[in-house]
Amino acid sequence: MAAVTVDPATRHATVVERVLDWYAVHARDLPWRRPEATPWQVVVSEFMLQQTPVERVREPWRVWVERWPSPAALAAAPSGEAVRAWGRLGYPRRALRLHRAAVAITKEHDGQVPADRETLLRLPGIGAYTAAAIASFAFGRREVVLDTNVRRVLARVDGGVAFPAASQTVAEVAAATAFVPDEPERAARWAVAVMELGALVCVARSPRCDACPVQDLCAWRAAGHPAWDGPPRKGQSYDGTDRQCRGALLAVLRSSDEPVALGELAAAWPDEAQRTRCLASLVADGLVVAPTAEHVALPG
DNA sequence: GATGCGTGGCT
DNA sequence: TAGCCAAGCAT
Repeated sequence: MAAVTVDPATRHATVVERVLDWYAVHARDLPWRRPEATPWQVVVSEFMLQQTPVERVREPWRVWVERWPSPAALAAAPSGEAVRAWGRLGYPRRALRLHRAAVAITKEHDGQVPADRETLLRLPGIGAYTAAAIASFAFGRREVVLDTNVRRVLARVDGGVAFPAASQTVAEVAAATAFVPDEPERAARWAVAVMELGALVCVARSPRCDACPVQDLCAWRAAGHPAWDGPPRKGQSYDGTDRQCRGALLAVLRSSDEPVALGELAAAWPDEAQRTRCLASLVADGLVVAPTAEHVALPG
């Protein structure tokens, strides 16, 4: 097999070349990827895409960036409006963090989204992945953009296993870095392209290996697609959890333009002990305020 | 490092 | 059907 006898650098370059060619043909047309997309629009997309599928983000993103076209515009709005506009995207603390990031960008960065990964990392709601993604997608920087899609693709193509480890290791980052082209513009295209491959072809459940541009270079395929033999991935339960309760309570507040009487919340979640606990946690998070002893609302 | 945090589509 | 999974972050 020629593929296994070539040197690693050539192999990496071949994988990159193939994935870039595939992306040029198969990339989805996502508005935040268009050339005219602003850094702020990229920031909004990245917050919304944290743990939320692309197709559910499209419409809320469109409405959001039209309403708040700059960090300053969002910073000037009440945080509760950000939470309301978040709608049913899930994990509403992200809306609050995005609002806080907008305030920080407005106050500390002259209203301009920072281009530097280290600076981005200091903003609320921006971790290692999002900082690298914004620097790469919005500013064309050379970054190691390692999200769940890329981790899975590299686990298979490079590592020969079905899934990446639960937690990211130094070795994994080093392995990913070896694929990143030197030239920033090409590196940025690689980042978005390999992520797209993971989202459309090298998916978690039923990968479409026959449509994969690097199927002949894939270590997992060469090994016969061995099943995942690592520790079972922890499934997230939901029914009856505080997360479901918080979601139900917040849904009531989003739908009301006025403070809601505590009694009204009982209809949304009958279990009083859990309701009280979750309401307190929502207040602690800053997602809810209590204007009177008997009423709650989204923050003004 | 493990856990908590929403929501909905897919198999 | 009942999990599994989705461009993670903060604590």
